[in-house]
Amino acid sequence: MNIGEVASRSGLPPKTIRYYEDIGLINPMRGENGYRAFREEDLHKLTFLGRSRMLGFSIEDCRTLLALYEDRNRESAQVKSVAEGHLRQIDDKIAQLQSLRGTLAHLVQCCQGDDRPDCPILEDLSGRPAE
Amino acid sequence: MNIGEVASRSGLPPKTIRYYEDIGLINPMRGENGYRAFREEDLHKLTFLGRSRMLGFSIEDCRTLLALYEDRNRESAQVKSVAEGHLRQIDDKIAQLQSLRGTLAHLVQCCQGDDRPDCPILEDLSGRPAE
DNA sequence: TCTTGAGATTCCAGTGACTGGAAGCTTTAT
DNA sequence: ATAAAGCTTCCAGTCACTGGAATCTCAAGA
Repeated sequence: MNIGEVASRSGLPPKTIRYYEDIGLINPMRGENGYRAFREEDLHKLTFLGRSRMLGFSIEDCRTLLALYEDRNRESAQVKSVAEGHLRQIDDKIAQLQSLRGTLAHLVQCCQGDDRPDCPILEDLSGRPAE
Repeated sequence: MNIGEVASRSGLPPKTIRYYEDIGLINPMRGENGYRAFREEDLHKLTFLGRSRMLGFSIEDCRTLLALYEDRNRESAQVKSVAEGHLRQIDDKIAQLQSLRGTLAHLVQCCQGDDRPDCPILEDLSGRPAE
Protein backbone atom coordinates (compact mmCIF):
# COMPACT_ATOMS: atom_id res chain seq x y z
CA MET A 1 0.00 0.00 0.00
CA ASN A 2 1.16 3.49 -0.82
CA ILE A 3 0.57 6.45 1.44
CA GLY A 4 -2.49 7.59 -0.50
CA GLU A 5 -4.32 4.37 0.13
CA VAL A 6 -3.54 4.20 3.86
CA ALA A 7 -4.51 7.84 4.05
CA SER A 8 -7.98 7.23 2.66
CA ARG A 9 -8.39 3.98 4.56
CA SER A 10 -7.26 5.40 7.90
CA GLY A 11 -8.82 8.79 7.44
CA LEU A 12 -5.53 10.54 8.18
CA PRO A 13 -3.92 12.97 5.72
CA PRO A 14 -0.65 11.85 4.12
CA LYS A 15 1.14 14.71 5.82
CA THR A 16 0.07 13.46 9.20
CA ILE A 17 1.15 9.93 8.39
CA ARG A 18 4.61 11.13 7.39
CA TYR A 19 4.74 13.14 10.57
CA TYR A 20 3.85 10.07 12.61
CA GLU A 21 6.72 8.23 11.01
CA ASP A 22 9.00 11.18 11.73
CA ILE A 23 8.27 11.03 15.43
CA GLY A 24 8.54 7.28 15.49
CA LEU A 25 4.94 6.20 15.96
CA ILE A 26 5.03 3.99 12.89
CA ASN A 27 7.83 2.52 10.86
CA PRO A 28 6.69 1.47 7.41
CA MET A 29 9.01 -0.33 5.01
CA ARG A 30 10.27 1.25 1.83
CA GLY A 31 9.97 -0.01 -1.72
CA GLU A 32 12.78 0.18 -4.26
CA ASN A 33 11.41 3.45 -5.54
CA GLY A 34 11.73 5.02 -2.12
CA TYR A 35 7.97 5.03 -1.57
CA ARG A 36 6.68 3.94 1.81
CA ALA A 37 5.23 0.44 1.65
CA PHE A 38 2.57 0.05 4.30
CA ARG A 39 1.42 -3.32 5.61
CA GLU A 40 -1.95 -4.06 7.13
CA GLU A 41 -0.34 -3.77 10.52
CA ASP A 42 0.67 -0.18 9.79
CA LEU A 43 -2.85 0.59 8.75
CA HIS A 44 -4.16 -0.84 12.02
CA LYS A 45 -1.76 1.32 13.95
CA LEU A 46 -2.77 4.42 12.03
CA THR A 47 -6.43 3.72 12.60
CA PHE A 48 -5.68 3.27 16.26
CA LEU A 49 -3.81 6.56 16.32
CA GLY A 50 -6.55 8.39 14.49
CA ARG A 51 -9.17 7.21 16.91
CA SER A 52 -6.98 7.97 19.92
CA ARG A 53 -6.35 11.48 18.67
CA MET A 54 -10.08 11.92 18.05
CA LEU A 55 -10.60 11.14 21.71
CA GLY A 56 -8.16 13.90 22.52
CA PHE A 57 -5.21 11.84 23.74
CA SER A 58 -1.88 13.62 23.37
CA ILE A 59 0.71 12.18 21.03
CA GLU A 60 2.68 10.94 24.03
CA ASP A 61 -0.41 9.25 25.41
CA CYS A 62 -0.93 7.72 21.98
CA ARG A 63 2.61 6.41 22.04
CA THR A 64 1.97 4.77 25.39
CA LEU A 65 -1.39 3.39 24.33
CA LEU A 66 0.05 2.02 21.12
CA ALA A 67 2.80 0.28 23.06
CA LEU A 68 0.20 -1.26 25.36
CA TYR A 69 -1.91 -2.22 22.38
CA GLU A 70 1.04 -4.17 21.02
CA ASP A 71 2.02 -5.69 24.34
CA ARG A 72 0.21 -8.94 24.98
CA ASN A 73 1.43 -8.94 28.55
CA ARG A 74 -0.08 -5.58 29.36
CA GLU A 75 -2.34 -5.11 32.33
CA SER A 76 -5.59 -3.38 31.54
CA ALA A 77 -4.96 -1.27 34.64
CA GLN A 78 -2.20 0.50 32.75
CA VAL A 79 -4.53 1.44 29.94
CA LYS A 80 -7.23 2.51 32.34
CA SER A 81 -4.79 4.70 34.20
CA VAL A 82 -3.84 6.60 31.05
CA ALA A 83 -7.49 7.03 30.12
CA GLU A 84 -8.41 8.19 33.60
CA GLY A 85 -5.64 10.75 33.55
CA HIS A 86 -6.93 12.10 30.29
CA LEU A 87 -10.47 12.11 31.61
CA ARG A 88 -9.39 14.22 34.55
CA GLN A 89 -7.73 16.68 32.20
CA ILE A 90 -10.89 16.92 30.16
CA ASP A 91 -12.93 17.51 33.28
CA ASP A 92 -10.54 20.26 34.34
CA LYS A 93 -10.79 21.92 30.98
CA ILE A 94 -14.57 21.69 30.93
CA ALA A 95 -14.72 23.24 34.38
CA GLN A 96 -12.41 26.05 33.30
CA LEU A 97 -14.44 26.74 30.19
CA GLN A 98 -17.70 26.70 32.06
CA SER A 99 -16.48 29.16 34.63
CA LEU A 100 -15.19 31.37 31.87
CA ARG A 101 -18.42 30.98 29.99
CA GLY A 102 -20.34 32.11 33.05
CA THR A 103 -18.37 35.31 33.36
CA LEU A 104 -18.55 36.05 29.68
CA ALA A 105 -22.25 35.30 29.34
CA HIS A 106 -22.99 37.64 32.23
CA LEU A 107 -20.96 40.38 30.60
CA VAL A 108 -22.63 39.89 27.25
CA GLN A 109 -26.02 40.02 28.88
CA CYS A 110 -25.20 43.30 30.57
CA CYS A 111 -24.17 44.97 27.35
CA GLN A 112 -26.87 46.87 25.50
CA GLY A 113 -25.30 46.20 22.14
CA ASP A 114 -26.52 49.44 20.61
CA ASP A 115 -24.91 52.43 18.92
CA ARG A 116 -23.72 54.04 22.12
CA PRO A 117 -20.16 53.62 23.40
CA ASP A 118 -21.00 52.64 27.00
CA CYS A 119 -20.10 49.02 27.47
CA PRO A 120 -19.89 46.96 30.64
CA ILE A 121 -17.74 44.41 28.82
CA LEU A 122 -15.00 46.94 28.19
CA GLU A 123 -15.39 48.25 31.70
CA ASP A 124 -14.81 44.81 33.10
CA LEU A 125 -11.85 44.16 30.84
CA SER A 126 -10.27 47.44 31.80
CA GLY A 127 -10.07 46.11 35.32
CA ARG A 128 -12.50 48.32 37.15
CA PRO A 129 -14.40 46.55 39.92
CA ALA A 130 -17.66 47.09 38.08
CA GLU A 131 -20.62 44.81 38.67
CA MET B 1 8.20 52.52 34.76
CA ASN B 2 10.52 49.74 33.70
CA ILE B 3 9.28 46.43 32.44
CA GLY B 4 9.67 44.73 35.81
CA GLU B 5 7.27 47.09 37.47
CA VAL B 6 4.58 46.92 34.79
CA ALA B 7 5.01 43.17 34.87
CA SER B 8 4.24 42.90 38.56
CA ARG B 9 1.51 45.53 38.37
CA SER B 10 -0.20 44.00 35.35
CA GLY B 11 0.41 40.40 36.31
CA LEU B 12 1.97 39.64 32.94
CA PRO B 13 5.50 38.25 32.62
CA PRO B 14 8.11 40.56 31.04
CA LYS B 15 8.49 38.12 28.16
CA THR B 16 4.82 38.43 27.34
CA ILE B 17 4.96 42.21 27.51
CA ARG B 18 7.88 42.28 25.07
CA TYR B 19 5.94 39.93 22.86
CA TYR B 20 2.92 42.20 22.92
CA GLU B 21 5.13 45.06 21.81
CA ASP B 22 6.56 42.85 19.07
CA ILE B 23 3.15 42.17 17.61
CA GLY B 24 2.09 45.77 17.97
CA LEU B 25 -0.42 45.63 20.80
CA ILE B 26 1.47 48.22 22.80
CA ASN B 27 4.07 50.77 21.92
CA PRO B 28 6.00 51.96 24.96
CA MET B 29 8.58 54.73 24.71
CA ARG B 30 12.27 54.17 25.24
CA GLY B 31 14.62 55.83 27.68
CA GLU B 32 18.14 56.93 26.81
CA ASN B 33 19.50 53.67 28.10
CA GLY B 34 17.36 51.70 25.67
CA TYR B 35 15.01 50.49 28.38
CA ARG B 36 11.30 50.53 27.70
CA ALA B 37 9.64 53.43 29.53
CA PHE B 38 6.02 52.57 30.26
CA ARG B 39 3.37 55.16 31.01
CA GLU B 40 0.22 54.61 33.02
CA GLU B 41 -1.64 54.26 29.76
CA ASP B 42 0.54 51.33 28.75
CA LEU B 43 -0.16 49.71 32.08
CA HIS B 44 -3.89 50.13 31.54
CA LYS B 45 -3.61 48.50 28.15
CA LEU B 46 -1.61 45.60 29.53
CA THR B 47 -4.11 45.06 32.31
CA PHE B 48 -6.85 45.12 29.72
CA LEU B 49 -4.97 42.58 27.63
CA GLY B 50 -4.30 40.33 30.60
CA ARG B 51 -7.95 40.27 31.56
CA SER B 52 -9.07 39.71 27.96
CA ARG B 53 -6.67 36.81 27.59
CA MET B 54 -7.89 35.37 30.89
CA LEU B 55 -11.36 35.36 29.40
CA GLY B 56 -9.98 33.38 26.50
CA PHE B 57 -10.09 36.00 23.78
CA SER B 58 -7.60 35.41 21.01
CA ILE B 59 -4.84 37.91 20.43
CA GLU B 60 -6.67 39.16 17.34
CA ASP B 61 -9.85 39.60 19.35
CA CYS B 62 -7.78 41.44 21.93
CA ARG B 63 -6.46 43.71 19.24
CA THR B 64 -10.00 44.51 18.16
CA LEU B 65 -11.23 44.98 21.71
CA LEU B 66 -8.31 47.23 22.56
CA ALA B 67 -9.05 49.37 19.52
CA LEU B 68 -12.68 49.64 20.60
CA TYR B 69 -11.60 50.41 24.14
CA GLU B 70 -9.62 53.35 22.81
CA ASP B 71 -12.28 54.51 20.41
CA ARG B 72 -14.67 56.92 22.04
CA ASN B 73 -16.98 56.69 19.06
CA ARG B 74 -17.39 52.95 19.28
CA GLU B 75 -20.77 51.33 19.37
CA SER B 76 -21.23 48.86 22.18
CA ALA B 77 -22.79 46.54 19.60
CA GLN B 78 -19.34 46.02 18.11
CA VAL B 79 -17.94 44.92 21.44
CA LYS B 80 -20.90 42.71 22.12
CA SER B 81 -20.53 41.09 18.74
CA VAL B 82 -16.93 40.10 19.41
CA ALA B 83 -17.86 38.76 22.83
CA GLU B 84 -20.81 36.82 21.45
CA GLY B 85 -18.61 35.24 18.80
CA HIS B 86 -16.20 34.15 21.46
CA LEU B 87 -19.03 32.85 23.61
CA ARG B 88 -20.23 30.70 20.73
CA GLN B 89 -16.76 29.29 20.29
CA ILE B 90 -16.60 28.46 23.97
CA ASP B 91 -19.97 26.77 23.79
CA ASP B 92 -18.80 24.74 20.81
CA LYS B 93 -15.69 23.66 22.61
CA ILE B 94 -17.59 22.72 25.75
CA ALA B 95 -20.00 20.66 23.68
CA GLN B 96 -17.12 18.90 21.94
CA LEU B 97 -15.39 18.16 25.20
CA GLN B 98 -18.55 16.88 26.82
CA SER B 99 -19.27 14.53 23.98
CA LEU B 100 -15.71 13.29 24.10
CA ARG B 101 -15.90 12.99 27.84
CA GLY B 102 -19.01 10.85 27.52
CA THR B 103 -17.33 8.39 25.21
CA LEU B 104 -14.20 8.25 27.29
CA ALA B 105 -15.99 7.87 30.60
CA HIS B 106 -17.99 5.00 29.21
CA LEU B 107 -14.85 3.29 28.01
CA VAL B 108 -13.10 3.79 31.33
CA GLN B 109 -16.07 2.39 33.14
CA CYS B 110 -16.06 -0.71 30.98
CA CYS B 111 -12.41 -1.45 31.68
CA GLN B 112 -11.69 -3.77 34.58
CA GLY B 113 -8.37 -2.15 35.29
CA ASP B 114 -6.77 -5.30 36.60
CA ASP B 115 -3.68 -7.34 35.76
CA ARG B 116 -5.19 -9.00 32.72
CA PRO B 117 -4.60 -7.74 29.18
CA ASP B 118 -8.23 -7.65 28.03
CA CYS B 119 -9.26 -4.06 27.62
CA PRO B 120 -12.36 -2.56 26.03
CA ILE B 121 -10.59 0.77 25.74
CA LEU B 122 -7.96 -0.66 23.43
CA GLU B 123 -10.61 -2.59 21.58
CA ASP B 124 -12.49 0.59 20.89
CA LEU B 125 -9.37 2.47 19.87
CA SER B 126 -8.39 -0.28 17.50
CA GLY B 127 -11.56 0.42 15.61
CA ARG B 128 -13.53 -2.76 16.16
CA PRO B 129 -17.23 -2.19 16.52
CA ALA B 130 -17.12 -3.50 20.09
CA GLU B 131 -19.69 -2.48 22.66
C1' DT C 1 7.25 6.70 -27.43
C1' DC C 2 6.14 10.83 -25.45
C1' DT C 3 3.67 13.45 -22.54
C1' DT C 4 0.78 14.67 -19.06
C1' DG C 5 -1.03 14.34 -14.68
C1' DA C 6 -1.36 12.24 -10.35
C1' DG C 7 0.97 10.83 -6.60
C1' DA C 8 5.20 10.15 -4.17
C1' DT C 9 9.57 12.12 -1.93
C1' DT C 10 12.25 15.65 1.11
C1' DC C 11 12.91 19.91 3.35
C1' DC C 12 11.69 24.45 5.13
C1' DA C 13 8.56 27.50 7.21
C1' DG C 14 4.38 28.83 9.65
C1' DT C 15 0.51 28.25 13.02
C1' DG C 16 -0.80 30.61 18.50
C1' DA C 17 0.82 32.60 22.19
C1' DC C 18 4.06 32.47 24.41
C1' DT C 19 8.55 30.55 27.04
C1' DG C 20 13.49 29.38 27.86
C1' DG C 21 18.05 30.43 27.36
C1' DA C 22 22.34 32.74 25.83
C1' DA C 23 25.18 36.79 25.45
C1' DG C 24 25.78 41.27 26.63
C1' DC C 25 24.67 46.09 28.52
C1' DT C 26 22.98 49.14 32.66
C1' DT C 27 21.82 50.06 37.13
C1' DT C 28 21.90 49.35 42.01
C1' DA C 29 23.75 47.75 46.27
C1' DT C 30 27.44 46.41 49.00
C1' DA D 1 35.30 47.81 42.79
C1' DT D 2 32.51 44.29 42.20
C1' DA D 3 28.66 41.52 42.23
C1' DA D 4 23.88 40.89 41.58
C1' DA D 5 19.77 42.14 39.59
C1' DG D 6 17.46 43.85 35.79
C1' DC D 7 17.33 45.22 31.17
C1' DT D 8 18.33 44.41 26.04
C1' DT D 9 18.14 41.39 21.65
C1' DC D 10 17.93 37.23 19.21
C1' DC D 11 17.32 32.31 18.44
C1' DA D 12 15.04 28.13 19.42
C1' DG D 13 11.39 25.28 21.27
C1' DT D 14 6.56 24.19 22.49
C1' DC D 15 2.16 20.97 20.16
C1' DA D 16 0.49 18.59 16.35
C1' DC D 17 0.30 19.31 12.43
C1' DT D 18 -0.17 22.00 7.66
C1' DG D 19 1.26 24.50 3.41
C1' DG D 20 4.31 25.00 -0.16
C1' DA D 21 8.40 24.33 -3.18
C1' DA D 22 11.35 21.46 -5.80
C1' DT D 23 12.07 17.06 -7.44
C1' DC D 24 11.09 12.18 -8.64
C1' DT D 25 8.17 8.01 -10.06
C1' DC D 26 4.41 5.84 -12.02
C1' DA D 27 0.20 4.82 -14.89
C1' DA D 28 -2.60 6.00 -18.77
C1' DG D 29 -3.69 8.20 -23.19
C1' DA D 30 -2.35 10.16 -28.07
